[in-house]
Amino acid sequence: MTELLPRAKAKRDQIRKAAQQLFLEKGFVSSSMDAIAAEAGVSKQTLYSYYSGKEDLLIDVFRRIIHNFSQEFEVSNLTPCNREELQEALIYLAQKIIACLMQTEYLALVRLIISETPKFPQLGILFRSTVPERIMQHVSLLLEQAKTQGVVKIDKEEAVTRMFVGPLITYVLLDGLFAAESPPSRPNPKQIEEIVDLFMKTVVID
Amino acid sequence: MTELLPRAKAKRDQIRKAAQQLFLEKGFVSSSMDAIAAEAGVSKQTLYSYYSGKEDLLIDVFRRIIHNFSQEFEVSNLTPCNREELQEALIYLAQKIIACLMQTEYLALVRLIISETPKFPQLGILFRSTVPERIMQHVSLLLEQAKTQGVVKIDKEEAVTRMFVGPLITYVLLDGLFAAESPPSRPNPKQIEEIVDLFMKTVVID
DNA sequence: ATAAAATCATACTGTACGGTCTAGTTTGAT
DNA sequence: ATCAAACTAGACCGTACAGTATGATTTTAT
Repeated sequence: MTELLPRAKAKRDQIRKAAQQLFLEKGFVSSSMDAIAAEAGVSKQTLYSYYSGKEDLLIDVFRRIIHNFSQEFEVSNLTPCNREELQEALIYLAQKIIACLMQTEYLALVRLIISETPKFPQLGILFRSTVPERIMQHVSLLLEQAKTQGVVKIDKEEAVTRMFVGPLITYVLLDGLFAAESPPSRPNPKQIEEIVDLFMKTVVID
Repeated sequence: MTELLPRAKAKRDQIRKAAQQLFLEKGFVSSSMDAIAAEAGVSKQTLYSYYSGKEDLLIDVFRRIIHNFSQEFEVSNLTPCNREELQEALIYLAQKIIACLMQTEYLALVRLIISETPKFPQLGILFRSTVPERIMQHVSLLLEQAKTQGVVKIDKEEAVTRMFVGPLITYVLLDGLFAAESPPSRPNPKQIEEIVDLFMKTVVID
């Protein structure tokens, strides 16, 4: 039994991995338990010995993805001391956000959440409290640092954050979620820089 | 046969209406043709005499909704002559966008599109080319008018439009699509004004 | 009135799925 | 070697669904 847990965990991983692939590729409803078991190279019986049912599997797949994302998007703590440094940091951050959110896999995840949230509200809640929250924190932190350095002046913290993230999200929504191309067409660096340039005007002391 | 077409059209409407309600309420996959027929108060046979199948029905439902939206969101052609008038117009427009996009019915539609676009790309294409396009046009037009009046200065038309729409979209995404509450929590007027205030900075000649 | 078209109610077919069950096989600790 | 736990393959059950078929009933045009 000492060897049991690790092995069991490996099988569980194997199953979750297969489920994740199918869920993201074909959606929740259109992924059958048979297909998941086959993809995992595991019998259906085993599948059901690790998971009580399809929803259970969905939640677990989900938690893991979120968890991975959180690690991937770790907080970088830099303090811009002037206008140029802030702009540079913002461009970097904007590119990182786009690069992350415009991944095919990530878009599939968002599709899954949006379509299943009415049925499983916990999905949306869990997601919101991690990914967008984390991104917002990033932006807020950076701006906070700039503020204490006297680089910018900020009244309405929340609105300002939305002014930064929002325009970027338009790309995710229009080119990522409302289009079927895979990979999606991504904004080029110039477009991102334009957004940042405009954003700077909302925030910089003149 | 002179009477036939109108009556037929009425039945078709009746069916489409029922399908629309169910699709938006329960999603495409989870709405059965039996349920649609029942909801329409029509036999299944009749349903299939008007529509060749479920997908056909989806496309038609969809076209109609888009069409209605286009009419609902007709273009208003006003020309702001100074800063205050522009701000006022922008606030009005922002509120209109939020009020429209945050309708429960509209959110359900967007959910449907996002989840079915990988399977039916035409949905996303049709939607993109109407609703977001229309909204963008609205914004662009208003800014264009302000520009010719010398109220604002605009270099990067597209980016500026995204700066206006993007922040508003964050509410739609976070509170509308990632949450299950119905109706969704909507931004209050003050929040919208803050966005517009910030936006004005990106665009106004100082 | 009557015939043709439209509609209805309902049964049916074939398929797919979630989940359970059975029976045989492998694995690993002792 | 042995025994229990873990696993496999696949049959099986009940349900649900898209779509078809049938035969009776209503509507409409003439």
